[in-house]
Amino acid sequence: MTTPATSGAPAPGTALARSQAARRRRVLDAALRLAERGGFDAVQMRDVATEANVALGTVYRYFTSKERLLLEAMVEEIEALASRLESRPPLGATSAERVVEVLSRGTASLQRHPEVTGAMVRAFGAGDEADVVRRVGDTMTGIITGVMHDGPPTPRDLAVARTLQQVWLSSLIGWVGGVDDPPRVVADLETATQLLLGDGAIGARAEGQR
Amino acid sequence: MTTPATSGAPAPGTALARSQAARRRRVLDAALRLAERGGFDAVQMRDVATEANVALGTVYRYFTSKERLLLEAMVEEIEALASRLESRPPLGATSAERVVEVLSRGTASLQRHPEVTGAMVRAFGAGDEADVVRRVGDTMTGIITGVMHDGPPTPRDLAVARTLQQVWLSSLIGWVGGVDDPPRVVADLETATQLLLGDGAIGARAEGQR
DNA sequence: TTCGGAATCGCAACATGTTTCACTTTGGCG
DNA sequence: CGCCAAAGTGAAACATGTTGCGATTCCGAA
Repeated sequence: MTTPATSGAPAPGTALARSQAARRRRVLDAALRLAERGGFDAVQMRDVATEANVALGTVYRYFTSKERLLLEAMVEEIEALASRLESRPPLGATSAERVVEVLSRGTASLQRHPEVTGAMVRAFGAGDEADVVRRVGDTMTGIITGVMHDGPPTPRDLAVARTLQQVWLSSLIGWVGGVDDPPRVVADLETATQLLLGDGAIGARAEGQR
Repeated sequence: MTTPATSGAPAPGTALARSQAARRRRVLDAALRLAERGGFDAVQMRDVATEANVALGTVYRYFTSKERLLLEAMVEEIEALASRLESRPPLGATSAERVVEVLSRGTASLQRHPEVTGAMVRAFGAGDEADVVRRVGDTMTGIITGVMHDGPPTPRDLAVARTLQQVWLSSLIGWVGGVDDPPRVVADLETATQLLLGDGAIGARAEGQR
């Protein structure tokens, strides 16, 4: 057994480790390349293996399922986004503006490769893989709290961020499912942000009392 | 072709129509029965066909894919919930209380058959089927606005309801994906509701995150 | 350099969603 | 009543994710 990609790391500097890392990368890249044109269905495990110059069994040694493979790719994508945001932070004046900018940039970045994103989001549906899914959510939540204001986030910040992250996920799903178009996604994100930490703006304070 | 379940309805009172409706129902019931114990994977199209006393091809005549079959079942579920809510409306004093009650009741009702819900939510991931997915979302949004207050919903109400519906969907996905447990789902829904139409008292909802 | 075990490889076999096709039944209609 | 197109049937064929396994290669320790 010994899932090489996760647990039994064989000494971090050895040739083995390096060759394994390279293999893993090749597989991931192959999957991305295939997803890029053709989406979920085009990512066929046999093709991934071939394209990565690896045996089918090896693909499954690194990624226990097709869904997992795509989800791990998505994690990379999101983490790349996170680091990009770190080096070039949003400059909105208000908390709401910055959050919207972050969400938009993230969404736009994903929308640039619709098929890839579609494939990944589709993988969300499958049960299992809880840990990877959690990582995506947590990373996104972290990104959001990170731009709300400086200093550590308050409990309320966390709650807001989590809610926004949930809206974000739903929007993404709606988008790749063909239910909503990109403008709608952005609009939804703006609306939710306004509602949740609206610095004024948004319509009347019409509390639906009664 | 002529998808019998959708378009070419053959005169609404005829024997044909009745026999078709019955067949469709048998298939739907079979799917539910199988999902009930075993979830998504247990709903195997061959078994559905057998269990419904119908040929495999016939199943596909009524439902173009496994996902669609499950999604249509989910629509029924949600609509049943809607009508139940109509006959026995929530009695919370504030808008927020009523919304939380509705969301909780809905979630609880779905959680009573985890495998079924899991199967359905899993079907969400698949692209296509946009129309069915939309119907689920719209119905849920309608349910929410319905209990906010009397009179027609304001634009703001609609925005809030839509956002809540998105949070609800994300929560459901998190739940069936094993990322969040039921209490967490309820907590998230309460938090979001409070944040969105909090009748004050948002206070330190110190959610134990991570 | 040599050796043992882990990692890969190739490839066949499975499982299950989906499609196809020739044949039979059925219900509405002239 | 008798005909016909549509609906349904049964069974086989495909497509693709996943698994199993013997043969081979590679790495690192002795």
